[in-house]
Amino acid sequence: MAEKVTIATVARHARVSRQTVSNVLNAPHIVREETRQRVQEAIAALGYRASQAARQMRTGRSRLIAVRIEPTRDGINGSVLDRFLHGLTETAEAAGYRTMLYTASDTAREIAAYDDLLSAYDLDGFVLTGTHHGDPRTAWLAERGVAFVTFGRPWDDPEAHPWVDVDGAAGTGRATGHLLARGHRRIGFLGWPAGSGVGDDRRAGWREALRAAGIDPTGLDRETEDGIAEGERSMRDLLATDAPPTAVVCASDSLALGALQAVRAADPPVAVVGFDDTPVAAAVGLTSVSQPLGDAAARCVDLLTAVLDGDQQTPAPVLLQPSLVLRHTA
Amino acid sequence: MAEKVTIATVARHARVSRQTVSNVLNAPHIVREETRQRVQEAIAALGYRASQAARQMRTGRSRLIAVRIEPTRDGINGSVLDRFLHGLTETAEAAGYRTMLYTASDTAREIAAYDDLLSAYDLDGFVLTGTHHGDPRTAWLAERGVAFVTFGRPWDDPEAHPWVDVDGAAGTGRATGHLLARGHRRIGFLGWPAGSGVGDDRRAGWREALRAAGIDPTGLDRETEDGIAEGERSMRDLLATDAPPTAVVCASDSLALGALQAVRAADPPVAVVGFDDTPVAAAVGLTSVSQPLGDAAARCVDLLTAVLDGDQQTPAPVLLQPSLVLRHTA
DNA sequence: CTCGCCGTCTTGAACGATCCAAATTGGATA
DNA sequence: TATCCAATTTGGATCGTTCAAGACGGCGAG
Repeated sequence: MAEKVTIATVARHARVSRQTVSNVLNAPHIVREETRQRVQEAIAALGYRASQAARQMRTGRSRLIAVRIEPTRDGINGSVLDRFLHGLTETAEAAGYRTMLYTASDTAREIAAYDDLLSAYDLDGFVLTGTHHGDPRTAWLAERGVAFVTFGRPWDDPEAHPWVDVDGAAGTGRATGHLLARGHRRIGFLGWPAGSGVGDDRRAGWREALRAAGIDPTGLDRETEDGIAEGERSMRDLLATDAPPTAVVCASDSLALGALQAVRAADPPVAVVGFDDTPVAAAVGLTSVSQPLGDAAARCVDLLTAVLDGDQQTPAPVLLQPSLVLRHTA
Repeated sequence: MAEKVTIATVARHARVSRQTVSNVLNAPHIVREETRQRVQEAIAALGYRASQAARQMRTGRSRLIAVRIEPTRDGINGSVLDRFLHGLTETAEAAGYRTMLYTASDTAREIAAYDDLLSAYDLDGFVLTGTHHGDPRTAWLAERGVAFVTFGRPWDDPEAHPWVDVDGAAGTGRATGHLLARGHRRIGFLGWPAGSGVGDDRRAGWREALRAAGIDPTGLDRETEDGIAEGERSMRDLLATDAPPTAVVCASDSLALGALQAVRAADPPVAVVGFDDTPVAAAVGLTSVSQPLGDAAARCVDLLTAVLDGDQQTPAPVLLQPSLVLRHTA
């Protein structure tokens, strides 16, 4: 077992003081080039690595960011978080930060988790996913001056804090545009009940695209909770109207999957487009709107590190564009 | 902004020494009940939380465990890791540990990551997933006396280190048994090329179940890489033989999905069973072998904390039983 | 020539917890 | 009352790093 190598070991080996070694690591420009090299060689030779615990105790910073891992609800959207997490971890590592996970079954517990993580582990920042109207979490964090970024817009005040989001309206708009280009006129929409920022945004994209094409969207959409069974039911409902749609855009792949069940035997076939490009969509050949999750995660880290590494003003938010992945359902 | 509350603040408030506060937290039995309560009240009143950094510096332990987050390969198996991670984080929190993520694109980099995590963050332990024959990672960790558990058996020496696994052979055996009970006799198997512990295990379960029923499995299985297209190809190959199977068990949901494509129009229908019970399986109604991932994660944490909290001898490995989730493909 | 300044490097103290050895307490015993 | 022992409690040292302040030599300006 090798002896533990500390900054003092390196200092002795390079015949300088502890502080000089510290400076080489944290403020290289104030050290003479020759000395710097000597110290660097000693570091490499001894395989020295700064103890985060000691550094953290002195500076109060941990180089740790936290992100919540949610229980996968219906399972289909699980892989979204998965890809996001991977991107986040990878980009954070490149920026010298590590990623810590936590769970929380409701908002109150989540805030308690913040408190614990901050006071026990001195976390530097948080990445929140899935914000909603009047989210108490962002208020709590902002009040205490904790650095954080949300993946998802603050639906109340776009200037409230740094955020990264994917332009859902553009996504459904693009999907609708694609269907229009294929000659569809009566294009339906299956979405969630009004009130969720994300859901309203996606619905708006579809509505505006239809309006722009001179089509009245009235009566062509349905509101329902997320889920395959719910999607199927709403789609049947839509098909039973006087002027049933010949194509439908959905707010999620779950709904789209349900819609697919409902139109299975339809002739001529009804086109279906989902949202999120989950593995399920890929497996069943469902055309879907794909979010650039890797990019989104990377931008989250960028914003967070910008705040942490001293930028005073909150960095500009980032709105990414989704793309339409064409498969054989539309 | 509230003042930082340290162990000294609590000590002053409860009119005891710092060490007594420390004892209340770490060795309550040596403190008089009355004193203990007074200190506990002070802790609660002040909202004190021990600084992990300071504790870690003194004790060398961080109460942190690390797990690798993999890039989701074909996407379908992504959610497996997802559910596992959630269970891991939740159980670890209950045991007073936090979970840290890291990425690594190959084994050499992964070992470099261990080195970094250990020397910079003083990680207490690792959870490895997906072990294979002659895995250099376990050797590296064992050599340095680092605590770790694998989710997946050590295929070379079952006593090498603590592990948790799901009995894949029992899973495919159960699936085969179910098909036999439904009257199928020629039951095929789609699996991966020989050499992977997991794959060989799953194939063996099917083979033994057939043998036990007095059926010769020869010629009824195929070896292929994982993937939907690969599954479809292998299934067509199997159907083109003199005595095509009337049912097939697959080593993964990806292969099963491919098989489903291949037998779509078959009459009488060919039964298909997948493995892993992924969201895709649920979505398309594929009968599949389900792994108790939450349990597995919890047991991983149990074993790891047992090692960390002083148990000298390596705790007994855990082999969990999968279950068959019946849907309409079998 | 002296002063002050700059660039470079060094020394002592501090972060907040635990370990260790020593001191105090209270009660039982001589 | 003095003594001893066990149960509690205490104070100082320590982990490895960075901060703050100071030391040193050389150089240009006054």
